[in-house]
Amino acid sequence: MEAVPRKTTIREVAQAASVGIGTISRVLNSSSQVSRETRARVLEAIRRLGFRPNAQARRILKRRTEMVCFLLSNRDFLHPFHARILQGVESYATSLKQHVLFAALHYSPRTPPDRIDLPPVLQEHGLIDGLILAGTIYPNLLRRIESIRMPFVAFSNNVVGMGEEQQYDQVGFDDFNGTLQATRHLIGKGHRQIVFAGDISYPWLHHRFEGYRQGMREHKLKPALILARNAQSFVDFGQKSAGRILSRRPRPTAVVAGNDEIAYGLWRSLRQQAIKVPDDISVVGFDDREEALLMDPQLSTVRVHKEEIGETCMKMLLERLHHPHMAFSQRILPTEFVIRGTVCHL
Amino acid sequence: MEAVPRKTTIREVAQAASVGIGTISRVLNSSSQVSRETRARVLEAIRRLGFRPNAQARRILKRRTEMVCFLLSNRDFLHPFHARILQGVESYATSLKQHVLFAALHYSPRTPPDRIDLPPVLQEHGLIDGLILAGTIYPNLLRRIESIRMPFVAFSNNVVGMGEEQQYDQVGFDDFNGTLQATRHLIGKGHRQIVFAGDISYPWLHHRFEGYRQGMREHKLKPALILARNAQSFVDFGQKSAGRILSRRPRPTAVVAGNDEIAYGLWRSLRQQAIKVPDDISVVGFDDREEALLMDPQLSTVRVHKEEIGETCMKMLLERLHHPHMAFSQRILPTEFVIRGTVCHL
DNA sequence: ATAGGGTGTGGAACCAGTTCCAAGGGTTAT
DNA sequence: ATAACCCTTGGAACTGGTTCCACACCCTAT
Repeated sequence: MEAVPRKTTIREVAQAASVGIGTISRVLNSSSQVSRETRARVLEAIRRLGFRPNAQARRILKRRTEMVCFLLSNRDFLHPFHARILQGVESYATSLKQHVLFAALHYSPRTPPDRIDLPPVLQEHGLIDGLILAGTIYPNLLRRIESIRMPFVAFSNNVVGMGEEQQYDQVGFDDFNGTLQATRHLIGKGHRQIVFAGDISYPWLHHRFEGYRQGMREHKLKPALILARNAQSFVDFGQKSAGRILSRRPRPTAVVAGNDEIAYGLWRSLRQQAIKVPDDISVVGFDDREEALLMDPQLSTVRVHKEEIGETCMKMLLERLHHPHMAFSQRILPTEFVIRGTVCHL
Repeated sequence: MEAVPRKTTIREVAQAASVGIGTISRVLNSSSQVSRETRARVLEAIRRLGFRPNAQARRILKRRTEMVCFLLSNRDFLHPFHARILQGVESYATSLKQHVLFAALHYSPRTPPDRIDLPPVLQEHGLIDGLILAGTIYPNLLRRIESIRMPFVAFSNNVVGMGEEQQYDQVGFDDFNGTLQATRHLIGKGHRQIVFAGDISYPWLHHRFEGYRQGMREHKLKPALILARNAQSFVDFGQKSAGRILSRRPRPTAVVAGNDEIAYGLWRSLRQQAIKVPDDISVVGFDDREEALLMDPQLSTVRVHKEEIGETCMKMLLERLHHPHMAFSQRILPTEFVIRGTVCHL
């Protein structure tokens, strides 16, 4: 590997501006103890020499890298949902001159914590200050991160199997109230036979199911859960659940889908059977993903503010870095029901 | 901000193992000049003290950060297409113990190069070794990056207005041959009245149009370009182009859409008018995005290997870093026509 | 005239690694 | 016995910033 040409250093700048190296440092860090004329002379020298300070050297002393890692776990690819969380992290981070490293990790929930093979960023120290965990998070990963004492914030909706003890910082959105609102909306439109379609072995779908149950209970309606066997994907789940929904008696007039992909699959399958949405049956989704707008009519669904989740994660991580001994906190961001075209008035 | 606890240093390890600091460094870098017993004693001390070397300190001397930046320009959000390129970059980078920083940038093509406000990563030096440019790339951005002498590789399909001089490294995929293959496929299935739908003011759509033209020319068929006015998005463009396609005489039997979103909009609009795809009219797309699989029947389209683009960008950037004076290179990755359900045999 | 205070500045020491040279010790060749 | 050589090893010097202490200088108060 060829040598990288040496760059200008503060010593050279100091010489060029006829000042000491300390003064250069003071100008760079805009600590005010520099006279106007000296500052001007230094800035001129910096400009003339094209000097850009070396970030590495500063960090040794500061013991801060101003860099955080966005770690995406167990996702085959960077779904739009997580991509937008990442963008939220990035834009907020950039506004505070923090940098965001992107890394992916694949691990099994059954691997013992100390045998999880972390990405290289987490193996050295002094590379990042903290971590934002996204993707599916199992307890063994949390244990592992704790063992290397890396401060972190978890996107909590995809945390699996952690019980109720919350010994870490987390940011999530409100699954429960999302479907609760959606269910209330359907009831308000006169629907009574409302079913929920989704695989509630996923904790987040379970929370959504609970919101739906609560909505039904409020009006003394009987909740019903529709499952599909051997679904290959959420879209497939939606398609496969169509038959089960249509064969129920009395026939449901509305479906609360566990997410937009299920709603999409359901919609497609209904359309093939010449059942009209919303005239014959109403459908609502959850997440407000791209699919919601691609449907025809567009899907009424629960909006999740993905960028805001990212921003909040970053904000909370920075607080943690500034106050390592602060109590752990948990933030649940509100969700919002978006009325589009897939719900009819009975 | 509270102080970060001091970590173990090589000097402490050296003391614990009763050797000199040089020896610790030699063990860490597995340069062979260390006797077996000494190495064992050092490794034992490292383990006992839980020593992890500080990445920052090493980098000052090595003048390499083993970090690259993926810079996404002028995108409102991280589309699945670019998200997958990023994943390709990340997975290849990780396998070589390189790190990937994610940053976004919004700029106008009319801003003078020296007034483009680069993200913080590019303002300091010693933070990253090189850059991968994705998103829409205008000449002023390229000039700006060149001016700070940061080695870079550009994802070339979205480069706008650069003429033919290629004074930088680039990786792209083959727009021209993609539609050429798609067009040949349609002709092979007996289609003769084939139109192209897309806004060719985008350079990449123009290249696709040229591929279509070439395919038509090979069989002495007359090409036709369908445009739509005031389209809000590609999907909208597809929807609006449906009317213009159907009103042509003789009526086209097949449409080459500039991308999958246009194909999706077109499909949706045709369906609303009870025109069947592919029975009444065949449609092919380009990109093989998620939408292609959400259509019914699934869209025949041109597949682009997005992860491979990312991997190739990373590979090329590393070559550039190892050989700064190497001639610039340009790689065009092949595309591949995927047969699904939207083309019928005439 | 002298003491006291604040401001501005220079530069040694420092951070946590790497590099390189000198030197110790053992082995083999003359 | 001496020279020549190789293998290990220690540690000073170095990288490029930040920090902090000492000190010069000016202004005001006694």
